[in-house]
Amino acid sequence: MIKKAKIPDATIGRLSLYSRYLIEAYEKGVTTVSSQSIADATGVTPAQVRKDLAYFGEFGTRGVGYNSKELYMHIMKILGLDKRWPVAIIGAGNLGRALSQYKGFHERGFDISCIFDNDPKKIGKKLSNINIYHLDVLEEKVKEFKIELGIIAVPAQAAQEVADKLVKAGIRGIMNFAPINITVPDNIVLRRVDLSAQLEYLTYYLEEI
Amino acid sequence: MIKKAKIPDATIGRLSLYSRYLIEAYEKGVTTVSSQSIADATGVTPAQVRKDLAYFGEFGTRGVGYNSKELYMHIMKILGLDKRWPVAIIGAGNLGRALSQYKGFHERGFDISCIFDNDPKKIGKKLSNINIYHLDVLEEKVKEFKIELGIIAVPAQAAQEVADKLVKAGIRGIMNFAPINITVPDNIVLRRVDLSAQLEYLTYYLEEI
DNA sequence: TAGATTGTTAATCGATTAACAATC
DNA sequence: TAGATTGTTAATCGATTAACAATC
Repeated sequence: MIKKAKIPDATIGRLSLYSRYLIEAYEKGVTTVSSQSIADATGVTPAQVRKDLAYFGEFGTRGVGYNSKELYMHIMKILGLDKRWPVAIIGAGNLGRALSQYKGFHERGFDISCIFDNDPKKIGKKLSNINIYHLDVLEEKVKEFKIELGIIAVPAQAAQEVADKLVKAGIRGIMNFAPINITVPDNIVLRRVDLSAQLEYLTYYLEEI
Repeated sequence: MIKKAKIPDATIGRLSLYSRYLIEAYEKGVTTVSSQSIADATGVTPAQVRKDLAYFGEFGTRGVGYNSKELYMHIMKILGLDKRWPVAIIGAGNLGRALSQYKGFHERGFDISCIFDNDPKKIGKKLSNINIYHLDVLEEKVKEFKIELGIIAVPAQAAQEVADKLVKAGIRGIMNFAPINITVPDNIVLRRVDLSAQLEYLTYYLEEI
């Protein structure tokens, strides 16, 4: 996987969190925020906030704080969210359909351009204006819609094959929801999201209390 | 949040991963596995595998390896997955509906017992045999179904209120899909899953390459 | 026994936090 | 100026990895 040097993975996740607080603060009319207020809102330490930001530049004014709108814009730029991203979802099952309609993606700059499946019954149908295509036309549609991101929402046994096809079609980033480890070339960015594993953190901590 | 001493959070996530490989290996007839083979299958180092397991006991035989079935059972016990867990989903929107039908939960021991919403149009309906109830009867149903886990799939602005209700109803663990930090008492286990943030890791790494 | 692999210790690496000079 | 808050360094903390004795 491609990695920018020395910046902890967790920092990226926190930047995302900070940005959500910042836009909320700005919309409420709060123009200046401090590392302390960001920390309070997001559940981290003020030192952590300043350290996270320091990886990318100097965005504040000593003695004053940060301009909420400006810092928001800086973070969005850092996260690559200063543009919109067309996204393909592979798998028109329950999960794929839900993700295609999840508003949270759209709000942050992601547009689900199309959904792919290999079930003839589903091909040609639409999900809230998003077309479902056969996997055979993946490469063609990826080019047509300039898609760089793919979401794998197929069963585990099909995930690696789908990943290979995404890579072949020219996709650069993959979010994998299938409960299996897939492998991709070094120049492809991969992220696995295991919904059940998230619940398993809860059950782990709930046992033996 | 409740934490067992000294065990890294990441270890729990990896145990979940190991267990998936182990059951697959067992079902293929592979009775003995090594830390090396587990590592290869899950993308970690063999030392990491052994260290993760060592937090909980001695499960292998020196010179031989681990019995796949036995180690699987041990890990499932550690994760609290040696029993089934009734789960409530709050929010019958796109995400809530998809999660309620997501097979990955059922496979790992989670049963979605009921869905809650406050939209009168949705109350009384069913989603693949799961009833949708009004939030007003949350406490009653939590007791009836012995529910200990709740999944919040409502918009951000409603999330804290829903969390408070879940706690009041006696729920012990919460998975929050709303893009906001909610607060809960110390004895409640909370996990936030931000789907958009996962995509934002991809866009971060894809920028500036 | 020789070869293999675990369980564990010590070394290394990396992330977080505390502290404070810089400066508004 | 006095008070506040950043940006950054050094100290601390915690997780991962390497190495190896134990032992099958």
